[in-house]
Amino acid sequence: MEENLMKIKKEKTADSSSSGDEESAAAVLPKAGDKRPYCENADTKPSSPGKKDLSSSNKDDELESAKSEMGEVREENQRLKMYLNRIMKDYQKLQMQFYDIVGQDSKKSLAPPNDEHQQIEEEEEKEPELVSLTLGRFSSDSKREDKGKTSGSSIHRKAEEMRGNEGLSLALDYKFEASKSEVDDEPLPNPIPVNISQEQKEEETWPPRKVVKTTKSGGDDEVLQQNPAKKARVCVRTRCDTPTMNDGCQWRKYGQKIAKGNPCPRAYYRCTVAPSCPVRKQVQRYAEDMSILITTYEGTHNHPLPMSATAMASTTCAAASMLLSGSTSSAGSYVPSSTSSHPALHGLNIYLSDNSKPKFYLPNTSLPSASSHPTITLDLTSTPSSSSSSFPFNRFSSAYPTSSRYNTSTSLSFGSLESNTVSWVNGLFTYGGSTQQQHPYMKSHIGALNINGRTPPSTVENNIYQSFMQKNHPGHPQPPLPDTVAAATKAITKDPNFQSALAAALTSIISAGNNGGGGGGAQPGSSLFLQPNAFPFSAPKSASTSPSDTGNHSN
DNA sequence: CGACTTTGACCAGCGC
DNA sequence: GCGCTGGTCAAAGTCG
Repeated sequence: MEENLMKIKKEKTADSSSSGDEESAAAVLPKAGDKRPYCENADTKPSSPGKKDLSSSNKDDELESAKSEMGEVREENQRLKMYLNRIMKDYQKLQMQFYDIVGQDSKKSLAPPNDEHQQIEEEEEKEPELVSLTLGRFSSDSKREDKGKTSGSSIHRKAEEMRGNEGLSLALDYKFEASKSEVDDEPLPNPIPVNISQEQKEEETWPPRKVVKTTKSGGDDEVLQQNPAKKARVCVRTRCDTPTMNDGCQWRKYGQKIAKGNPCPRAYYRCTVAPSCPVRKQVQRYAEDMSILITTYEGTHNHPLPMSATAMASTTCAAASMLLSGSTSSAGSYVPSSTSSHPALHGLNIYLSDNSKPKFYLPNTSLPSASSHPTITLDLTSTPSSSSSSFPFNRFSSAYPTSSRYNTSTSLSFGSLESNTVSWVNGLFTYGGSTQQQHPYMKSHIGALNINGRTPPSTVENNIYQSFMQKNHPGHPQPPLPDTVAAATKAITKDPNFQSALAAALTSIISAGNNGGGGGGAQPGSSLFLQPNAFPFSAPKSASTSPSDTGNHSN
């Protein structure tokens, strides 16, 4: 009896494991902007085999033409080099200006919310331009800069170069008019390279860097089906006093373990809304700060969800989609998910490629092994120094597993959560007291965001950029103006524009990804407001509560 | 009695 | 191959 069961088990696992690798051999897309073929042509042109009867004059002509061609190419290379240098200088300048502006805004950020909203709206009117919401990592390989020499006249081209070559970028590029062609569109680049070093992520204990393939029901996961071996995970870190945060879904605990390096047990839950739902979640306290609850979601709901659960489901699914849309891209290419994987995104582009070599990894002190799952982390915890921030998101990071033990991660930082009420409105966090009236600004803008794939103006870009700077340069020998950065963080995290942008992105993704019955419930092009308590982190429902903190299950 | 939690056992992946 | 570790299973216990 038991042997039979074991046989069945093994067959199941064999099936699930064998069904996944077919997608991995995707066609390699041509790299955009790769200029080397041009040179190669010039190099290979002189060789014309099998033409011995050519007259010497013909040969000379050929030689001359080849030489002239090479000369042209050299000149072109020189021009491009100069151009690249100029762009870099401009970029530096803009960066400095950005710091200045953000520093000023941080002073204004002490103003009451109403003024803030007004201010934001004014800014939006002033800057009806494209916004890039970029979450990504890129190769810092300097060779790429040479490779990135194109005749383009904008930083964006460079960004595309970087995306196309080897970086992992997770970008939500906003275009004011999403009707432009997807190839020649010019989402403002800002593909800030993200190289998170160990010391930058000192608080990262979750997600585990080594997570073996878990679910045997991976075939149910429609969204993630493309690459079951790399099931994306969404890690949510919150300050929560309760054993588990209430995400509106119904969970059943099926296991608990003591993970290495963390005295707090890790609890395993699976969704019980539908019997076949593949969604799992893991809940664990952060070892160094027990008030921080780390919840990791895996999989996509294959059933309708209660309204209160759609928020988190949308978030996780969207984040997973973002990761996986990139993960399914082949090496050396990038997939603009907005057009390929998530048509509903329109102007929102998600770039993801995992073909880069790992440039950094999660310094997971308590979980030393490498994760086999791409992971996005939503850090909703607060840092005491930024307590004045009124925006709940503190960090949004993605950790992407690579072939080695190194992980890559990018992050967006959001503000403080603490004891404030946080709600999730159609993939949109609201924050503060009663959320029904919390962010009229956001409410009035979400619809447009969802419909058009629009995000508010360039503050989004600034936000991302800021968080990148925050994340990527703490260990830098010369951190970019720490005070300014801190002030900028405050200012940026107060900006609901970013919420809206992120919400729009996630909502759009989930709308596209969940059309086949996902957990989102968000409709493309429509604005759906959830109940204000859709995302309370403080009061878990009965089904999802578990005294996981006191558990002692171990092996 | 059904749903859920607890918990020891088991399995698979990975590093050495 | 072995040990470690994360993840899952499933029987037993608990609760409403």
